[in-house]
Amino acid sequence: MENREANVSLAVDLLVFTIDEGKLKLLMIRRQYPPFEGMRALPGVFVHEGETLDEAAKRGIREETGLENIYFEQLYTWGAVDRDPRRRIISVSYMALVPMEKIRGFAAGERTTEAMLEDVQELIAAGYIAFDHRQIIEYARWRLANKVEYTKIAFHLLEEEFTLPQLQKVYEILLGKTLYKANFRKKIADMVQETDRYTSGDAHRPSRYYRLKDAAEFEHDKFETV
Amino acid sequence: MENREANVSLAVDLLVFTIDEGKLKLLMIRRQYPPFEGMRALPGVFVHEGETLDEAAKRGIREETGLENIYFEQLYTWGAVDRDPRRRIISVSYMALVPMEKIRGFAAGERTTEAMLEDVQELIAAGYIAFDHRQIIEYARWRLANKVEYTKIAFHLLEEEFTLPQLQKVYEILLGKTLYKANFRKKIADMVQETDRYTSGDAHRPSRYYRLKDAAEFEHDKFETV
DNA sequence: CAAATAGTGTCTTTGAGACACTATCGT
DNA sequence: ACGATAGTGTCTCAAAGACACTATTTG
Repeated sequence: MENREANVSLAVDLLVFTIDEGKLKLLMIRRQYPPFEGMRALPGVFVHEGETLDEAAKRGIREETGLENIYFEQLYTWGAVDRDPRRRIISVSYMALVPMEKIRGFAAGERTTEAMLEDVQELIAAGYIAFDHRQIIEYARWRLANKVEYTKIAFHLLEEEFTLPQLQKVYEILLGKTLYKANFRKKIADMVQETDRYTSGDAHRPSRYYRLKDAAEFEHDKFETV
Repeated sequence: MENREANVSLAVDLLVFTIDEGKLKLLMIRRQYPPFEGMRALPGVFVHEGETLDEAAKRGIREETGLENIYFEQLYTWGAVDRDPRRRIISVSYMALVPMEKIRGFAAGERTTEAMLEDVQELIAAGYIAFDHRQIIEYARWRLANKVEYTKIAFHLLEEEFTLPQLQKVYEILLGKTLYKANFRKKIADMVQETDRYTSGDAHRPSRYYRLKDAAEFEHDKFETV
């Protein structure tokens, strides 16, 4: 441990979560060049001059998905000395949640370097993930499961209007267990507000659409949760 | 927002909490030079070459208090562009908790640049605190109150053996409200293990000493709490 | 009317909260 | 015996959990 101030580069790594095909998925890229060429990695950007960390995260999300105004929060900062074999890079990780409907259309196009949605369970079980990204993913996954229980974070994975069965499914996926319908509804009853719209066309009873009650306090989750 | 990678310095800021005189206190220094000369600030150190963030935090705590092996965890990373008027400094904040008994003896001595314990309530109410440190303190204070409810973090503010009235006092200070004795004991019953030692010398019934049950899982709080 | 999913009522169990009581020290 | 703090028993009420039931659509 030399007595010199470290010379570091500063990046943000992005964990863009969504729910697709009944599974929790994460936006990943495939690396085109060494190190870790060909392996999957989290998308990320370097922090620019005159740009805050939050701004860098926002820009990164826009560059990878084309999306603006989606929910994100800072997660943790990773500073192992050799986490990048080239030079010292400090990574501030950000977690973003977005409903799948919004993400459709990002597909291949644009500038995204082969961005793709990957099953989080598979990613965590998998071997080769670039850098320390697998550990970051594990941490984010754990934190997400945790926050579901005492915040309204799950709602960010749904569109503005949603049915209670949809909402329950999101909770079940994040928590990794099935829930009793009646009990679940009692628990979230005072977070939601019913609309007068219903699903239609399915061969069974229609489901009422709800929306999050007071979306105001919701928007800014600074100090909201942990 | 220019399109150049930011040139940043990397520091860790330390929030060393303890309980003294029935109040939650924070270790602060008084700045000797501009900017913010004469104002109170959080102690902090620059991250050295070859040193991880956790290592830098540990070193900073040792330099400021002479203490080793105390509990600490990363809190949040602050990256406003002009948070330091001199140049761009990214601050990774760390929160440490230490029982007052251990901190006695740090006093004036050593290298600490006039370190002192300040009432957290007063700090938050006060005006002039250097940099964005007041915001950092507020955040840490909020997070601490939060974590008390669903983790065993409060125990780090006590020595290994403690009485239940002492423990209750810690909870009350962190939560900012009084608790019912009987209910409190029921709640923490399965976290503690009784010893056969008692307080003595006081003009009232002695109080039994307890210790935290399975201190093993406790030591490493990575992934413990959000 | 059958299959399928949406939605409700209610019993049981658990834990939080409030309060009253007993216990043991020093003086 | 008294003042002071430690420690326990128990009632009430609210929430979590489990389960059974009713409701409404399409084909």
